[in-house]
Amino acid sequence: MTHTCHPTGDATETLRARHLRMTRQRRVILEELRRTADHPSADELYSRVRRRLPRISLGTIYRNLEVLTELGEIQTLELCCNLKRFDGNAAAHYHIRCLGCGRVADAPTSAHLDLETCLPPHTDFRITGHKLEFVGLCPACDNPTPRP
Amino acid sequence: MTHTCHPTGDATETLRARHLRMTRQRRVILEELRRTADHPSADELYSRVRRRLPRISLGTIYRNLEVLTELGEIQTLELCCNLKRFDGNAAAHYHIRCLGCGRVADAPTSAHLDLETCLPPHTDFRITGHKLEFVGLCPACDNPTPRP
DNA sequence: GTAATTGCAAAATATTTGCATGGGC
DNA sequence: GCCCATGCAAATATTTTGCAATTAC
Repeated sequence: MTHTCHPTGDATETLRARHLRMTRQRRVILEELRRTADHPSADELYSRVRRRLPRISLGTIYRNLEVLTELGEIQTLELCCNLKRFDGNAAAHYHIRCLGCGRVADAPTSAHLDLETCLPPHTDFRITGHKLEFVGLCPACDNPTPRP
Repeated sequence: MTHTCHPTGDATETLRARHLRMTRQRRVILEELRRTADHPSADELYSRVRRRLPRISLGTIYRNLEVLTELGEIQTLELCCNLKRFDGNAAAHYHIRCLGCGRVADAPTSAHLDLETCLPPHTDFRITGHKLEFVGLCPACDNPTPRP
């Protein structure tokens, strides 16, 4: 799965349709998120955005991440522990988390499986989807360089 | 998958092997967690345990949930949002979360699939496992009773 | 001009930790 | 008696929110 970097202009249209506005803050947040594939937390993104907009507040980061997720421009990863992470690529794909350093990377499969059908669980819920995250070790944590 | 309610005596042996002790607080926490299948949060469990041990502190709840998870007596569910939930059944099985009310239920499958093999993702990580959670609607949220 | 958005600060939520005291073995 | 565990309170971490000022359209 290629990480298609949508220009933020696409988002402008989506926003306009909902009577929302493309502010400078919103544009920079989206640009910084789409520039990287490392799934930053809100605080990490805040640091990066602040290099370009030093007066931006963390509240603005959170508010925009929520709006952009609702609009389907980005996705919010909640499969983890206490810290949400964000992905500038809103297309469905899986992720893998390193047990050593906590890093999150894309782990796309050839197909997004219909697990709720092919792995029918025993439940009285009506199943509408699933969340899947792989766990493992990233190359650096798997082969640590010995300290001299 | 039947929720086998291990007596807490089993845990006592596990604790002893690590030079840890079966305190009254630890026993009640474990009993309350194994008595239910509703995967309470730390705070919900705190409420229940407090009925029997009114002077217990929330810190004790958290410390014991961590110890019991490390010992493999319970499991901590972190696939969700901001709130960890705990399961008195430490055996591998999947869960389902209701999109309406947030309730978490067991959703065991006939087999715990080897997803990391049968759904090989494109990644340079060494995959060791996966976390899978189903999402859907519980019977109550799927067929809401209309208000009079 | 109007309404969405921001910055700031305070609040809310969830969890962890320091430390003197208590209790299991 | 030793040392693990607890209660209490304060600290930490993450996210949300109220509100007056600002800005996109």
